[in-house]
Amino acid sequence: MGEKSIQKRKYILETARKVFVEKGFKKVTMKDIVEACDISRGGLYLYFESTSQIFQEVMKMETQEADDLFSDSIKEDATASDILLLFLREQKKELLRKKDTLTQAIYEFYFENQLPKKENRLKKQFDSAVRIIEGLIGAGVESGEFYCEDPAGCARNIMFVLEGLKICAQTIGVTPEMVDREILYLFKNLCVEEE
Amino acid sequence: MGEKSIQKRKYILETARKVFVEKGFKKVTMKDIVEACDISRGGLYLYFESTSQIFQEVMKMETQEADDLFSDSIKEDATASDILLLFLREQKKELLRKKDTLTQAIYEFYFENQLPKKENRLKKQFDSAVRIIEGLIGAGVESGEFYCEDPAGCARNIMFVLEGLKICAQTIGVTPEMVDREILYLFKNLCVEEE
DNA sequence: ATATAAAAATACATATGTGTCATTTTTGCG
DNA sequence: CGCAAAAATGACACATATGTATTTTTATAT
Repeated sequence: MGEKSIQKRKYILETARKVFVEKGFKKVTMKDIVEACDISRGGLYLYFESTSQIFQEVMKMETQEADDLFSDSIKEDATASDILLLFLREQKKELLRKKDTLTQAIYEFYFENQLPKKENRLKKQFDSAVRIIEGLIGAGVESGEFYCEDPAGCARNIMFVLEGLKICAQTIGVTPEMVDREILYLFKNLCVEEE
Repeated sequence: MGEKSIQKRKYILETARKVFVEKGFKKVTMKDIVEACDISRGGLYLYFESTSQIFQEVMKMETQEADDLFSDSIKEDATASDILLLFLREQKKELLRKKDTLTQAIYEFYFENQLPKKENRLKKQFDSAVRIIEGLIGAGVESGEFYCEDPAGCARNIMFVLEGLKICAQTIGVTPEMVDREILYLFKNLCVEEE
């Protein structure tokens, strides 16, 4: 496959992403993608064989970009609470950006495909985030910024709250205020009480 | 519409429920329901006009049964922490009962239909649960069982965690141990510290 | 028993989707 | 330029879904 084909592949994936953002996963057909890309039926089948395959490649693309989630903030000599707050704020931004996310499509995809743990990208990301947050809380406790008896439990709790907010954002809707209060609540619970 | 028709209507809804449990929402067709009910195409259209309509009626049926969620436990003269624990245990049971729930279908339905607040059953249920939990926590604080400065925030937090667990159960999978720990964590945070 | 209306089944017209394949177009290179 | 390989096209055969119009069955009152 030549350089040009690689370009076209990428173009298709980027265009398909928009379609998935728009329509979720289950409703998207090869036809939809063909039309969005303005190519021919046969042309698409030359590159991909199903919406499922395309979606998985789109997710792969997406993940590669998102993998350095914390890396920027961790590099600097910021405090644990700085980093955690930054992370929570990032999550908030993501949460409120209802349009232009694959969230819905990703959920739908995983509803349909109960992948084994090893292939479950979502699970890997969740677990990795929990571990990072746990480390962060641990560091914060060390430095006296946080008080927490169970960093692992707390980290999981934070992630479940974020997941809860995410699904609520997609179904019942959440306001920026709701997200703010929730994030503040999470953070406040960690901080050493001033009283 | 005669008594017989009412019976048949009910039969269709109950059978359709099974189909939705099995396949979620988006994938279900009128044909699927026709076949599950072992009736004819035209026959089904005599009673319902779309899968969307059928699903909404199934949800209505479901909600009517679930509406007295707390009522049983509240009647008795149990303590706040008793009631809260009972509720959390109920939720746990529900969470682990992966098969035979409409959870997935409900999410899918709401992905597709961004209903206005007033018609959003899910939102109503969420808000109502938050209010009940808030009251419960308030009562627990009064009676000295709980310590909590922000019952409303805490109640919302509990609900977001439960939603997070629910979506995780459908996508990345949760073990009974995970749910247990999470529930314990929620509860422990509320209880007056013994130290 | 039979006429009648209600209920149910079937067949049909239409629409949309899939995957393939013979054909055409484009591209790169001697 | 000219031609072989690569890329792309669009029509085809097939499958599945929808909603309706017509026919058949069933139940009931006389």
